[in-house]
Amino acid sequence: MRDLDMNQPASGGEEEEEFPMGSVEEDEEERGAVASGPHRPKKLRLSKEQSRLMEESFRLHHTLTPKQKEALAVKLNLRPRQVEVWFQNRRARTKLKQTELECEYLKRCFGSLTEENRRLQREVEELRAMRVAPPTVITPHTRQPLLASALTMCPRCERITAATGAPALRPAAAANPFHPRRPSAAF
DNA sequence: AGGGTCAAAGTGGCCC
DNA sequence: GGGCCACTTTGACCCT
Repeated sequence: MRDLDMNQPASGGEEEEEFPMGSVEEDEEERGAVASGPHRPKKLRLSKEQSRLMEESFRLHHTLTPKQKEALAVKLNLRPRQVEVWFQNRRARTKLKQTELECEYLKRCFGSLTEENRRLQREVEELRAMRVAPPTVITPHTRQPLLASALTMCPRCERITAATGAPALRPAAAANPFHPRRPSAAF
């Protein structure tokens, strides 16, 4: 039933028939029951073969010249207007699909950017926290945390000492065997 | 039966 | 003025 060719143009050969989708007799019978308006013909459905050929043509070119339109209409036994409408709607469907794809892509972009933004915000928070708490060191003598800013270095022996004068830390450079050693208790 | 979906076709505006 | 596009209407069909 679906593939019945109900798309024959009305007899008479005139391009713009008032009821292009069926004979006048059919319209007389069905008009009142189906159509919303008194002069609205039943809507056609292209056959599978017609749709296939239209698609084939659409793959080759998305728009038709008047000659191509005419030729396709003849080939499919449709009116040129129907071919034109089909191509218009087909272009609209293509565009809609493309827009939907772009929409999905942008949604994914938004998602990953939101995630990266969250990650960077966390990083900023961590860096801020590190700056707020001043760096401290544990002195070997008192075993208490001491502000790093309170440390000074002895210009002579290059030992790091607390501002109080007591030696606090030995820098890595102090491990240098060439660094002058304190006289040992044995000497 | 009726609600949803799809596609054919109508309409009006814009552009060349 | 014809062709195209965006938007809308409407009929056919499908599913529950």
